[in-house]
Amino acid sequence: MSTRKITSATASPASSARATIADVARAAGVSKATVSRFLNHRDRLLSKDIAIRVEVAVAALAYSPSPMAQALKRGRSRLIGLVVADVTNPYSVAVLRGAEKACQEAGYLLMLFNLGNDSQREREAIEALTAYQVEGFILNTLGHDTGASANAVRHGKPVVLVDRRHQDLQADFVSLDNAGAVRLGARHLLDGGYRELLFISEPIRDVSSREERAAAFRAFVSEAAPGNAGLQGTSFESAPDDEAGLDQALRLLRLRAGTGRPAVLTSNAVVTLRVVASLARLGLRLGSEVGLVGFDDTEWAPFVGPGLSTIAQPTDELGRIAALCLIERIKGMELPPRQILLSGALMVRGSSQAAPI
Amino acid sequence: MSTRKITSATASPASSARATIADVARAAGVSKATVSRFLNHRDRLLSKDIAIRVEVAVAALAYSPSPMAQALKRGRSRLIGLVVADVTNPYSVAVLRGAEKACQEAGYLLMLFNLGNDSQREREAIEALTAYQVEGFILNTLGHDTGASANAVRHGKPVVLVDRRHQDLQADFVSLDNAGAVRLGARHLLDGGYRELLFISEPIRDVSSREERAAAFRAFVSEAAPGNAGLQGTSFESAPDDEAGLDQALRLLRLRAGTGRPAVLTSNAVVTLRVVASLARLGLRLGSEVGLVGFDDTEWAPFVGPGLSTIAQPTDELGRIAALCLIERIKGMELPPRQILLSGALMVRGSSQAAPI
DNA sequence: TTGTAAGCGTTATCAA
DNA sequence: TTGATAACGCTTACAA
Repeated sequence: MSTRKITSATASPASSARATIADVARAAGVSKATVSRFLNHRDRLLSKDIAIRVEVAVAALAYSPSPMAQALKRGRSRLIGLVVADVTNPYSVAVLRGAEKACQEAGYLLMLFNLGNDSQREREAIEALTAYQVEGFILNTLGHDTGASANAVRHGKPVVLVDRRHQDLQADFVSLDNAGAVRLGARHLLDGGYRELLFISEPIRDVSSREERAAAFRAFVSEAAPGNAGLQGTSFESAPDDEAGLDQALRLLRLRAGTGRPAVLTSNAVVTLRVVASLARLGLRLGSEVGLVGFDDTEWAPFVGPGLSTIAQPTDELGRIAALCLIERIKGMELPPRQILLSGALMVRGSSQAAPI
Repeated sequence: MSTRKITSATASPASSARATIADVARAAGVSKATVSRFLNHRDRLLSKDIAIRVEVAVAALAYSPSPMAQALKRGRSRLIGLVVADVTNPYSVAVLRGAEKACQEAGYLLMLFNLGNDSQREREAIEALTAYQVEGFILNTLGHDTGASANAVRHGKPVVLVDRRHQDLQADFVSLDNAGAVRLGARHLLDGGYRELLFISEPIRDVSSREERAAAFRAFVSEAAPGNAGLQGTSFESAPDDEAGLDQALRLLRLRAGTGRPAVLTSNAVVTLRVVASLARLGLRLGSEVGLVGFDDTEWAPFVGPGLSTIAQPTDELGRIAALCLIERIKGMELPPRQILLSGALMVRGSSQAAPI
């Protein structure tokens, strides 16, 4: 182990290029074809002694085949393309993490393309990635750029959608069971004595997960209303920087509740944080005065205010399953598109504990 | 625009393979070489009319060259390898985001490899990535796997280190100015009247950024002590799950402070959160009873307790610069290894406001 | 200015 | 069982 520092800036003088299959063939005194056979069919087709000669040559030269060349020849690259609407989103990262792990374990590498919330670039992303011969896509995007993902499919590449469906594209879909999760949260608030419920999400537009959550909330309220006197439910879409509007919505909520208890159900961590801030501005205390349950169980949830009650998504598992689904498709499995919905888990903390009346 | 749903599961019947350079050549009635010249030297070497013929053929077939084939031939892949110790770490993700953007703008794609905090796999990561002919590396890793990155360098691939230096490897290094940042935070606490200071970090081992922060803290205290009566500074390394130890350290801090004011400087967001939890357990109030300034300005910092004072890192810029540095090296720039240190910014919030004495 | 042909590192087809 | 040889899609001498 040398103690001298190795310098990255100084280009090393062409020391060691990677060994190629030709080098191995030469070293073993066989043809390239034989080496290739050894690598791909191991012992199947080779005589014992030749196999051994190749084996030692491979070891001696620390040879490993070039995936690039393999990709060129076979058309398969062991690459998977992951397109994310926004890497800043903790949800996306959590999923990414699970997916990346599963891919690695299956011998695939991930090529990452972040849209930076610019949905126009989806097509660009998919094209760049197909150019690199990725064998399939994991998409956590809007699908706004109509036909971008459809193109991938047309190229014959399998696609798995995560969290967000694309219109006009039926592909495998992996996501939280949004309806169930909403019921979980809303039911919990109801049981806690909160009667005036407000669902707050970012602008729904065509984001399928937001649509589903909003719809599930409406459904829950209309189903539960008959048996629960005074139960009221409202929805509010809050634009990312419209804090005034948010304040106003919460103020109205407090008013409507009268002597009853108001509570908020937020559709993701970003909104949750904004609601917390707004309540602070309005001087409304979490839990005792206004209940709160939010989607996404972040590492900071326990420490905000009296602790934030949340609906935890199994993000790691979502990513893992998305990757596994995709790899199955890549391996040729033919089945109608699947929907895999995982359940959320309710994490109860102070923000949904009303003071006893 | 068809309204029929496109199905991913059903393999499309070999509709359209990507056009190759041969297709274009045939369509334009020229040789492959001519097409290649058109693409790489545009008009330089081509007669007007042939150039046009090629141009329309390229457009008609929507041809774009295969990066894989180019990589094989040229040895350059337009790929950059990004190895991260832990994608779960918000800091890493923030940097990743900046880097990815810069790479995309420069026409590079990112191949991601996450170590999942298993530093043994660094070699594996670098080898997998070199196999794909990545042109260089951005490393946010421990460098524990001695020689893994050195190998990359030996392969002649440029390397940029982010946040963490590797021993025995002198490469471009992009990071926060840790010393300056620590001074910023500690000075702020001092000015706020806090006298008994405790620096808390995760186990330092060989993580260079942690070492630097701890050293800077010690230096600050010994420099400032003479002019500031009663100033005391201590350091504590807290193992990730040793909450009892952390509680004890904070209890002692409170004791040592006596009638004076104790404060904590935490070395990253994870520790910050654990300290917040511990203080809550001990019934010590943030700001008024115990001051707190933490590294990393997260989106939740304003909403924990009275608001958390933090030292914000310019993560986006760090990632961007790392990528740009690397790309310069890839393009052949020869210079001794550079260090680029960016300044942190202090975000003052409630956790560092003592009640007036 | 253009075309021919070799080669990048593989795998697959054919003979031997 | 093994070895030539021709692809895969591209670039680049070298010829013309």
